[in-house]
Amino acid sequence: MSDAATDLVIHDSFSRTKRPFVPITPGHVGIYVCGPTVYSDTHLGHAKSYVSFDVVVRWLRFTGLRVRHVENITDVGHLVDNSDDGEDKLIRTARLSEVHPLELAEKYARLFFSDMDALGVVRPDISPRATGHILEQQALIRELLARGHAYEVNGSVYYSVASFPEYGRLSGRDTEEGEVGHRVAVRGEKRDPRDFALWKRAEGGHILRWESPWGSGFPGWHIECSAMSCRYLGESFDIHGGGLDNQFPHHECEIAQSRGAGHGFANTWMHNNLVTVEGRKMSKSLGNFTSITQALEKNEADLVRLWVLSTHYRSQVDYSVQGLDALKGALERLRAALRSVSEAVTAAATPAATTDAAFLAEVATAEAAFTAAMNDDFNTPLALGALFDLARVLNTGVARGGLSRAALETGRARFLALGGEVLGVLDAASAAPAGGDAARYVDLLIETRQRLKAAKAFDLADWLRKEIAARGVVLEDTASGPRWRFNA
RNA sequence: GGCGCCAUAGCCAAGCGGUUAGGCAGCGGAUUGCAAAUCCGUUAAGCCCGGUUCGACUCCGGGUGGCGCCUCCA
Repeated sequence: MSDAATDLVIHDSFSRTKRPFVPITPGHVGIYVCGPTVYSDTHLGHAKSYVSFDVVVRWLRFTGLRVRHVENITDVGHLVDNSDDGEDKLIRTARLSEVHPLELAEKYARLFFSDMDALGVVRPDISPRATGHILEQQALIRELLARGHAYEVNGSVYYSVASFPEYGRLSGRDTEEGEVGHRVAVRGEKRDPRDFALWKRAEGGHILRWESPWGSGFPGWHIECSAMSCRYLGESFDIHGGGLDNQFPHHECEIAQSRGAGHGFANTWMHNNLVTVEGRKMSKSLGNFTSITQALEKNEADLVRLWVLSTHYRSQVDYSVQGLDALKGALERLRAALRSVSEAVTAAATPAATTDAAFLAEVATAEAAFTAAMNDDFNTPLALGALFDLARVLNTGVARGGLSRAALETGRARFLALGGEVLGVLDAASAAPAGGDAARYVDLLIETRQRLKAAKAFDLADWLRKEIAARGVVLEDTASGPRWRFNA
């Protein structure tokens, strides 16, 4: 093992095995994640994919690696269907609403970023747009023509799949003897039905078009990712990620293009599984399509993240009311522990205590379990188990008392590092006391109840607690006095 | 039709050839004026049929069931 070796093991979709992760350049990671085609609302599938890869990137950075995360914005639409009639999704949608295709792309790109921000997804370092990289795409196409992997017909350029024997290996399919013309309409221009477009001739009304050596046209579905990953990460880079639904044909074509051009391309392929809603595939036709905006109206962002991370990224995750409800309790448990330890830090005695060592050892054990889980192909469900173990360690330590401020602060910091910095489901603000205009009135009600208790007027005190609870205020009496918060 | 994934307790979800996953829910106890939160204990599992093994939830084979991809989709 070279000195570039890490403790991390990643499941590589291409070899279908878990392999030790060894960065090409020690200490650095280049990762390319397939971004969205910006032509409609962001949905739960995006949430699953981009929260998953967000945690991948966060973990890589947490372990000390320097990461460059590139994620494209596809603003040249993919073809609407396989009949190659040349109309792409962006143009079709734009024509229907009578706006320029790039107006539409801009609108949905902004929505994508705002939704991802709301989910706490750290923005990619570079978000290259397909329309901004036409020259790079043309250059790659020229290279493929020169190497005999592509051919031009009537102003369009197609990739010759027969020239690349590895085609189909990523997705595990044998394309040698596909049923010609059954599911895939054969267009006269293609020499082989498996061939796919690198460059398309623009027909009369096509708005998005660029001049090229082959005439006026626009790039094919897949070439942008090959061109842009190369530009920003180099001919060979560490990780390529994306949704399982992109494995074929998109990623298969990317491999054919990049390797056909002589590039090493991605060392490791990661594919996240898909989202179901109430047990069924999420799709517009089934009517269970859920946008991120809709999901965030009903659930806090932390809860949506927890939902994604409670299942392994390579497993399907089901979005259901029942499932989300169960996670609310789990999230509250984590927050309660954070609040509890945060208050204890403030109240704790400063000098080192004899019980510190045992406490810190338990903290370290939980963190080690967390680390082992994440290093095993980003096993977030298992890591969450360790995080809950850590919550228990903190709760127990606080309840027993006698710990030094430094020890408690360490426990709190490790908890926030794992649950916050790495998983993004916890933050210091969620442990902060409730504020806002209503807070001082609530404080008054709490103080009133304290006085009723002091006067042994327990029936009135209980009544008051019930009343404010009905108005969304959760009240807890602790050893150090009452604590309250608004119920989310 | 081709390819792939999964079947774990009431629900969600991991690891592991023999040793407590974890969360939600339930039950008992501690604590509390009563609660809440917390802690301790506890209930509860491995779709079916074979095989390998001293021993299988964990490996192999065969069933059955569910899901997904194969068409734009994360």
